[in-house]
Amino acid sequence: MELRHLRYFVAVAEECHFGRAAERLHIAQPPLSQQVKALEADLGVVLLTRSTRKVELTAAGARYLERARAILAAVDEAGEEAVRVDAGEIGRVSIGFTGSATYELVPTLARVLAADFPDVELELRGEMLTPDQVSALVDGSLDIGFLRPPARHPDLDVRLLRREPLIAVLPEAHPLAAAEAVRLADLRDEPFICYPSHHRSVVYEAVLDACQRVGFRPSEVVEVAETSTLVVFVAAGLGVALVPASVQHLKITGATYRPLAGTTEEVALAVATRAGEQSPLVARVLGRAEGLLGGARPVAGRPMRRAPRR
Amino acid sequence: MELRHLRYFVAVAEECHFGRAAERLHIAQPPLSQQVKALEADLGVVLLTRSTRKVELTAAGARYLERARAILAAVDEAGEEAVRVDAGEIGRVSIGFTGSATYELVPTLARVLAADFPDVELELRGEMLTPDQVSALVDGSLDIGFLRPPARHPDLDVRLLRREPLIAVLPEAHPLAAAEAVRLADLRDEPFICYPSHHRSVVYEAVLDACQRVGFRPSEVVEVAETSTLVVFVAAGLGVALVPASVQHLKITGATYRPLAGTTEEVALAVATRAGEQSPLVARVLGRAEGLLGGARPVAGRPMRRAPRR
DNA sequence: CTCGTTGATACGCCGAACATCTGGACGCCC
DNA sequence: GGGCGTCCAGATGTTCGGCGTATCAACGAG
Repeated sequence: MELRHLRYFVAVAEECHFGRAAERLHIAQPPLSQQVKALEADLGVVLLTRSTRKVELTAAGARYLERARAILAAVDEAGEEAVRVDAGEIGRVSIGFTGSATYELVPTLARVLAADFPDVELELRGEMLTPDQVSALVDGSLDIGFLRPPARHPDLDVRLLRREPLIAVLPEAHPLAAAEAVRLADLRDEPFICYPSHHRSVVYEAVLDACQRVGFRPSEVVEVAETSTLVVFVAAGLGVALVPASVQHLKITGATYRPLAGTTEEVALAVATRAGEQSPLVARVLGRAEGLLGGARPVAGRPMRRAPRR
Repeated sequence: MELRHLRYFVAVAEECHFGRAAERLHIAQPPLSQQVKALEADLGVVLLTRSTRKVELTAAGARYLERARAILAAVDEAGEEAVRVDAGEIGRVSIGFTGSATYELVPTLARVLAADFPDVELELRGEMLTPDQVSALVDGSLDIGFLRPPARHPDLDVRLLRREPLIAVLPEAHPLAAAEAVRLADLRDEPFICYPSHHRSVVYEAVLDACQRVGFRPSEVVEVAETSTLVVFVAAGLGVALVPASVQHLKITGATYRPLAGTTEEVALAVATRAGEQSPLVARVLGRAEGLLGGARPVAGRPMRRAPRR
């Protein structure tokens, strides 16, 4: 059974005439008769009643005609679809976001990408820590990851997007919230809300480094998994926190953001893809995303921060 | 593009290995490589990334794989379906009923056929006069017709199912309804409810014949198109009527049925199909229907009743 | 560095699909 | 009613392409 049999049968069924059908197919009439007969023999069903004067479909032939048409159309469609997938016009892209960038990037990217690539299915996964994104990228469940470097893995390409300073999140009622900026050392005795330490959060490490640099280590520490939860905890007066500056796009009543005076601690935001990623769809989405955030540049051989401890 | 290409591609995609796929397809490896390559060339899309160590699908290939699987499954299904249609297991049968048999036959047949042929779609059309059924049978919009003979047409097979006497329909309050049976002559001066004369109703002709045989012609005649309307009109006291005996299965409050004393006027019920009907589905449905109604016998060359007058 | 594995290429062969020719059946027209 | 045209099916020769065998090139493993 080959598509040729279906094409020939459809032509005969539509013309109800072997001669005209053969002409339409640009073949002679005898082979057409042969192939249709072969099709019937293969199916074990008579599809056409032939007489020298007229050709007409049997009930089974009529049903088979509809199916055959659908199959031939499906073959064409499948080919065209493959071309479109290859051109990056349709498909599916899975994008992960680090927690502290979730609330700034996701809404913006979702809106822009949905507008630019209406036939591309987007899977946006927020609140993913760097190690989770790395393994998801490697195993293919993620195509693009916006993460906090370092993320050095032989199978990944990582490109730096920007650096941003750490800022303080304070309850609005907190005395230090009255000032324009706060000095980190003044937070020495405050309880801290942090990202979970055991998941290798890069921001968690950066916060500890910053504190250590001004000579203290946060005493009471509450760990929360999500950025929104962290800010809500601060708003509830449970403590203070240090977060990347872009988190201030997340406005929660009762919490306020203040720059850190005299502290230069920064965290980076990078975008990672599989090395040798050839998908034109990923390339297009990536190009659009980087356009939004300012040009990205490849991460140099030297890591920007030392690898996480533990 | 042939199904072979799809089959080969699916095998390679599932095995991710040209050698094993070739083995599964019972061909050698080189032609498999050739055909897959030809498929890609035809589509203009690379479906597989090959290296000497591993074969994997591109994004376009993954999508095409799904489509190809669906197409191959559809080809098989279409073949199986054609066999089932040919065997009469699935399909569609259109059955017409003469008005006076509608209310007895339709419920019974619908129940029995639906139970015996669950995958056969039934179109049951009641209240069809003989000429309508004949033309519908000839033009193919009807497959089986339960009609009142005569229905002589070169393209039709007509088989007699049974004969039934005419009986009277009277308003319950009518004086003659008190008797066990009525004499037709006693209805001489009653208004008659009849089937429409201008549509060549066989029952209409039989009623007029019966009246004429006892020496009168109904004076006031109301014509109605449907049997149920006819009985309702009688129940409403608008007149009396003669109908085939099987109509008494239609019970309407206010109307009562009485046999005709001393009158032997009968009408026949026959089943008609296209001559040379080869559909096994029609044959099966017909066999089941005739089994219900007692064996049918072919109508003899001589018509059972003379052709209807104009 | 060598060997084994794997996909791609080269080439000859056989089969299948196709074209030409022919036959037989059915309508149509004169 | 007989001749003629139309149309599908069968027979035969030819050509094209898919397949198998042999071989090569690339990459990994030991």
